[in-house]
Amino acid sequence: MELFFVSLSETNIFRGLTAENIAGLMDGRPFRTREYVRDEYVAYSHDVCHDMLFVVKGSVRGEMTDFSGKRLKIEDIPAPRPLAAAFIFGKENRYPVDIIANEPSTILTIPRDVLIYILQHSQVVLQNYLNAISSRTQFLSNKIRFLSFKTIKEKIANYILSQMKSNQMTIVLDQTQTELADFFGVTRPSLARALAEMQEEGLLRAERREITILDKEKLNNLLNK
Amino acid sequence: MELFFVSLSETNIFRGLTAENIAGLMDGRPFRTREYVRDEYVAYSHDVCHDMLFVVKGSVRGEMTDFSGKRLKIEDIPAPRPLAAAFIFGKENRYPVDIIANEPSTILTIPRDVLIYILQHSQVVLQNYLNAISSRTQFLSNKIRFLSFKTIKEKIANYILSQMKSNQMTIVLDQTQTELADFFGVTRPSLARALAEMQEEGLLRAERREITILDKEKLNNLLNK
DNA sequence: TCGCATTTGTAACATATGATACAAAATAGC
DNA sequence: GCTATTTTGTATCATATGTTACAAATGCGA
Repeated sequence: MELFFVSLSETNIFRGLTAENIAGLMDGRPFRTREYVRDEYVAYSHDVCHDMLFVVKGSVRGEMTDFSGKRLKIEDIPAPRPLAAAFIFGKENRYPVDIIANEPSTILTIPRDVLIYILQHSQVVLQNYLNAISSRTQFLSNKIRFLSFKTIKEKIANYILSQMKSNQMTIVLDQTQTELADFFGVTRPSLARALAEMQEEGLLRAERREITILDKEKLNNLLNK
Repeated sequence: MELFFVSLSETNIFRGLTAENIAGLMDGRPFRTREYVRDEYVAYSHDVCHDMLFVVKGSVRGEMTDFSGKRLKIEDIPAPRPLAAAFIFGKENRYPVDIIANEPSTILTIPRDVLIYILQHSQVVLQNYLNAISSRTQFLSNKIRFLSFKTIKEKIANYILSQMKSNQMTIVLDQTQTELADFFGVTRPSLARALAEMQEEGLLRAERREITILDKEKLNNLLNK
């Protein structure tokens, strides 16, 4: 059995299939593997994305050129992982970044037609694929919802109200204030100050990791502008 | 031909198929339609989403209950449109909002299994479906990228650098400062002040709708922290 | 062309947050 | 139980942005 089928079977897209299953599915369909040397370009930003790519050996990175020509690394992608799940369909099916090999690496390329064939002939792969992009959508939606709270007090109100279990008025943080501040994307003293002010205003009582909700109504009003 | 197949053929998911095609695809598969009266609940927030829903007649709204019990309308969804494309797969396959009929409406419900069957037997629907969720992912990614610029100057730098056509150093805004400020989510005087300061710093020249880039390098540095 | 409405520039002040610093309190390791 | 480290509370100052107000510049319709 080719080693890259084993590698594929370890990706989230082909999970649940054996290397033999995958070989059977792809049998007679066009796909190719290619070795890249260190720093070789696998794909170029803005190119139309016709194929699904898998890193089956080595690792690659996403890199972009900013407006002034400077290079910025975006992400490292080690084998075994799919590369273009989100770019191959949709209105703007172009690579958003350059893809460059970090080390000698093997990329397996599956044309879009073949991917569609596979999705139509393996329920497991279809479900995996749909789950992968749907999870990503849900992740991004949550992130945007979270980013929509502008002030630290709004973030705090949203956080403690969503942590609250069944009208239990006291919650205990499972992370330090430093970690929470980091999660909120604010500085630690600013978080502590916001908590102190909210206590001053009678919304809650905060002592170290224990927060008691005193005025749920007012807390909530912070969230609806 | 049932009217709801005609309605389905007008949705982005079934676009490209005729009502007859769709009827053929669904023939013998379980699905159901149901009428809802005004203000009747179609689905409840947090319920697990097992089915794909289509509004084939009337209109529904997404509504959520905030932490204090207040009701908030999120979105109106008129026929003909799919409802749950993004919630039916993925880790958290639950409705994020309540779905409530605005008026007497008809909802067509396709169980997930049947949806998968359809995706595997119609290449058109599969591609439509993948395009729909991929476009949404791309849209959300762009939105997050935009939100990641924190200061007004960063937003301005990003905006004018991306508007710049082929090293043309002058760009002319196609909207008023008020509209641009609104697009950035900031106030108009703050935008004007930021522009004035950037001019002071020698980055650009701004007079009314005409902006001339004077120091592309420094503008760009604003974007890479 | 005149007069009014819109757009733009700018100023003064208020607020939210970041940066930095330091001490008190809690915790962990020995 | 003692000490060193981490965590928390707080203060001061700087900066970015919002809020409000008003005047100058522009554009538009009669």
